Amino acid sequence: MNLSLPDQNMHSSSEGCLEDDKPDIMLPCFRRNMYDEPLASYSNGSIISQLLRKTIHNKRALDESHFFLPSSAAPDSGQEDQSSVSSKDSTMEVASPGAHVSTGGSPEGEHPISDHLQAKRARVENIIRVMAGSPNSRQHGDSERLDTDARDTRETRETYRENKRKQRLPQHQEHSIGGPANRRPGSTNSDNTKDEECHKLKEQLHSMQRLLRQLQEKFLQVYNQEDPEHNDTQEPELTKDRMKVGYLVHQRESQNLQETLKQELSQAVNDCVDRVFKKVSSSGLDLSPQQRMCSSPDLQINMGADRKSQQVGSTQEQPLAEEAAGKPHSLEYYESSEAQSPQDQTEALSLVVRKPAITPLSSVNQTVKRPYPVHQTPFQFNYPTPLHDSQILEHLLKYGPHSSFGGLPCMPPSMDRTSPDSVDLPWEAISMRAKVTSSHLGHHPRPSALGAVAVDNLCLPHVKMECGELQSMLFCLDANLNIQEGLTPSHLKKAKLMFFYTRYPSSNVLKTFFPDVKFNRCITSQLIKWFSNFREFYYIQMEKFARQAIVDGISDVKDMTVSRDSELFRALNMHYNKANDFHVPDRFLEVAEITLHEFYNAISAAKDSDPSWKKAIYKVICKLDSDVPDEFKTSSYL
DNA sequence: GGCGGGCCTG
DNA sequence: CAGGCCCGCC
Repeated sequence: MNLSLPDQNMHSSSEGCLEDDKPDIMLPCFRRNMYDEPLASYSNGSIISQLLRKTIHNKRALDESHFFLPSSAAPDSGQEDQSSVSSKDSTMEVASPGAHVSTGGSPEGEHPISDHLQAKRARVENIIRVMAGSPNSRQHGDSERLDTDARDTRETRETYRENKRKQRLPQHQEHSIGGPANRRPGSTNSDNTKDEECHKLKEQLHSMQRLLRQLQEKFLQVYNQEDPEHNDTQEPELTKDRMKVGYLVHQRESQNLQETLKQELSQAVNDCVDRVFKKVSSSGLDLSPQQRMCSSPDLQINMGADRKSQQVGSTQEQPLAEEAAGKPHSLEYYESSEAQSPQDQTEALSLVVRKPAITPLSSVNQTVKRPYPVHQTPFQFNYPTPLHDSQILEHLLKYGPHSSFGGLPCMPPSMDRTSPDSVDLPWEAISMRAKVTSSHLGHHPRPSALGAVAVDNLCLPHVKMECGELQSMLFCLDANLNIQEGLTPSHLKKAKLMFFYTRYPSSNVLKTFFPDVKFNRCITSQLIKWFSNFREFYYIQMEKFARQAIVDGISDVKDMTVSRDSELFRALNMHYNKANDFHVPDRFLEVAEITLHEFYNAISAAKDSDPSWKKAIYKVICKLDSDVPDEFKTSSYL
């Protein structure tokens, strides 16, 4: 099965060679201007809600640009600020600093700020941003291009994703609910009463609630541990940034922040669960036959599942599962409300997974994307009866949200993705193992399904949506908790796949697309070295095949093409995509062909007598880099 | 001098 | 793929 990323009709972004043309591509957590909010704004506000609001309703940043610190007008941030004005699409990260509605805090920019707290906040920002999967968090900051080119590719991409989604569906269903047989109407749930359903739901939601609390504690624990790192000098990039702003540690404010965060998180979770209960109660679990069909007595919290036939191209009109969910207004409320008031913040969690339907692109991407690809389905609660809290908690805290529940006895053996090596490992150690395991299982990137919540094929969409929110929170916590110290085989695989898009990634691109990597000089060098090696192999192949073509008497470059059947492509694919589980973008074939032609022409012209004859070719090829799909930004793509 | 890229080698 | 080396650039 060839699951594929969208064949972007890439722009010639010329990364690497023309890095100077691009603004800094920093994750929000590295962005200075993301920190430029005084803690005061949190003191009596809803932090998470504000963060979410910032992310989701960034558009409104226009009205609150005064929140930016004047001193934060670094070249890049300045540009972004402007882009937030000029491009309604490119505001996801741009507008964050000022997009929240202060709930009584004084205007920003006037007070000294505790930078370490800002950094913390920035991490949260980052989480939110990753979750939001901003389609416009492009590295280029070229609002014009974002408004034109990117938009031009939207339809293609969306259509593509839709197509791919359809292709994947059967397989997905297999994964998520154990095969088509289980979805026969009435095959499993015909005997269940509403009460039972409701009871199970409640049990599981309570489990989720408890789980969230645990994660929250975990999160805050890690959060607290971050402080010492602020003086860490082994992270040049970060340290430099931190030093730039100066680290004035205000313990008291830190405590306040933590408490507020904690409170906020609890409240958000509670609200979320409450809403679910409310909906469950109000709906009476009156399932339609169709719903029953896809329903099993268990609560399928298949959070990473594909969204089935959600009008991908028009999600702004039909935000996510709203219809199916029978949600009166909440989604729409968050997605379209331009005049949302601060009081709405208790519902902020919803915003994480459903972003505003400002434009078709943002709408689509925002609603579809999640930090983790579906094939990871960190939560595959697919069990005949509700798991006990202890089971859920144990599993999640043990293996992390990346793992499925395949290791549980109630899961079919075929679903078991984590065993047999799912031995006792600390939380922090799990994600890496899980990722490695995942990557070795031949799972594919599924960009269009990035953590998207299954809708149509789920019996209780509204419930699932809520669970999706919870899962999103877990993802986001997980992303924060699983910063890698080093690079893993999974990262290598991801890098290779990225090579299909970019041959010359800048260090900023690398940082952007390896958000779970704790970057330092060594890591950066290693990543760069990887791509250097990739290029080396790539060019060697090109030269080899070009020379072979000449030997074979090919007289016209036009006679040399690179298709998926080409021997050259197979060689490359074998190298970068050994498992062949990634659909190589067409653009890569084009670039390969161009490269081959370049070599052919150069050799034909006897330019290879010049020791540096390849440099001219490199110069051409480096301009053919594409944007790496945002899906690669997830911390655990593979 | 630091850094990134390329080349060569194992 | 990593390490060592060289080179050019800032």
